[in-house]
Amino acid sequence: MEVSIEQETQIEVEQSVETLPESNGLVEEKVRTPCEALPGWTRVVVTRKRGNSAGKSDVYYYSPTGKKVRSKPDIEKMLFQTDGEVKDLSKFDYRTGAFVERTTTRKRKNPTSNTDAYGKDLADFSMASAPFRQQPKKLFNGSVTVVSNDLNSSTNGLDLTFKNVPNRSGMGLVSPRQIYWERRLQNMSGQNGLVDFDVCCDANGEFQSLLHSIVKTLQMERDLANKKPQELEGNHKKPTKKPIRITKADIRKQEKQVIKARRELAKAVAEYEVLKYS
Amino acid sequence: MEVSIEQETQIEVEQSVETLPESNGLVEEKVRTPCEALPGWTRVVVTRKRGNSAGKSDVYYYSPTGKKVRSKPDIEKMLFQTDGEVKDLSKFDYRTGAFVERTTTRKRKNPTSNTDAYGKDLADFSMASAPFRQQPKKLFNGSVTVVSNDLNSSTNGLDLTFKNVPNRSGMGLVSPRQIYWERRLQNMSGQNGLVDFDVCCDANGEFQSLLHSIVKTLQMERDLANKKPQELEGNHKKPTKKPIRITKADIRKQEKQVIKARRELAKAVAEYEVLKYS
DNA sequence: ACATCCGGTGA
DNA sequence: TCACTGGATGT
Repeated sequence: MEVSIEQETQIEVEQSVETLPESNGLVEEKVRTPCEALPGWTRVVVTRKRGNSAGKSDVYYYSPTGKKVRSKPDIEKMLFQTDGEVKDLSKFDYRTGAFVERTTTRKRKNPTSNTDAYGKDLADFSMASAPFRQQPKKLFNGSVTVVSNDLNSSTNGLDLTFKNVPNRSGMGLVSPRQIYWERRLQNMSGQNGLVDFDVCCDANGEFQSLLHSIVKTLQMERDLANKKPQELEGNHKKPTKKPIRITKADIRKQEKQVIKARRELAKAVAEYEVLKYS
Repeated sequence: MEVSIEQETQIEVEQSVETLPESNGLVEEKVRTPCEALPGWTRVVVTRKRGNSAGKSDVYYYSPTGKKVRSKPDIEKMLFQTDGEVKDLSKFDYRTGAFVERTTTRKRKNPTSNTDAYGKDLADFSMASAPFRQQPKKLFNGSVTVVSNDLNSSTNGLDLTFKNVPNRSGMGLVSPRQIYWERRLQNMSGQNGLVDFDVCCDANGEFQSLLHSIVKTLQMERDLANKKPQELEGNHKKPTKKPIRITKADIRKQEKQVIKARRELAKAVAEYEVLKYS
């Protein structure tokens, strides 16, 4: 097989391909054979021809990069190490293709003014209030039905068209992307966003509280479930989980807090009114 | 660079190297670049051209064997795994170049005098009463309470304890498997239905029940939704699910609230502006 | 909000 | 099969 390679970016496997000495009777040997068990690796068997150990055979391996290896420990090193360091992909940055610098995760000295308080909230996963994040489709497989007599109203499903978003190459092209908030904010009405719960405060306060509790609980449990075992440090046995108990008292307590908050808000608004006309 | 290769065993990396169109400004992309950090690996950056995510860029890697890889976890797998098994060179026979056979720990036909009863226990994972093997999270996230006095009713087909599981060489060995349910079921009446709801009995019983029912149901539905089709053996169609019904009226109600809220916000903002400059 | 990962899809 | 995108999920 004759192959010409023009790419400089070609990894240099060929450099280590030895041109074999003329064949002897044992042509079978000395041939690089792919090693089934180690994808990318090849191996060659060589028989010693002279000396005390004549007749004995040695096996050499060639790594995917073409490096010759003479022993199992060497293979091991090649497999698990890069530059003497044991391979630890946790420090490998996929996007840049390099291992991360020794970023001494230094904390900022001034954890002061957060101009990005909003982003920070997001970083907190904003799980506080009802299901904000869009739910996975699967959850709604055929289980959401919109009962409608009004056949005129068009948008039953998600309107995924449109969007003028400048792309990353800086060109002001029309290129929609995965945009969550934009979508949320553009059509708040009658669509996904509102399929959630109506967290308004009215006479049904109690029921609302209940709903919210449920939602919250499910969210938390889901997150827990997604955590891997190792991450659940110290909990080798499952923590005892009791069924949720919410007493009337609890609810009342919550309500009181809400009421209080409302009152304060009202006060603030009132003061604002005063200010406005003064 | 021109190189001739004579070995057939040469791995074909070159075949997948694309010849590039003449360079534009963005030569960086679509070029297979050797990844410094991972000897033998190359990487390429591709920018999405259409769709919602246009402008976003993806990075793909190519393993030393030329296999395309799309994520860090994938790289990890390639680096450390062979055939789904984590690489364990202790079982790699250097001379033959293969992994040692799966020494089929076949049981003696006459499990008579057990000098190794202890070992057998271990093989059965008999951690007797002690903390069971960690349970799959999702199933037990919630509170599962069994309400039953009937210990007689037999295990309903879920006894997986000893199964004829053919191993890879095709021989049907009897090997202990999943002793989980057995254990569960021994202490249960085995009714699936009982894995359901925990009916709390107290003054608030009704309320508790309601609450818990809702939560549990939601959990189950969620879990069901997460299962892949194949896992739903026998249940090719999902169990009857009552669709959530949302009427136009509901939507309109929601809309009104949003609109109202928006109007008020706009008003407030406007007034604020005025105030600010007055 | 944005990064990452991986399933789905169509050629 | 494979390039490419959608969109679920992590952070």
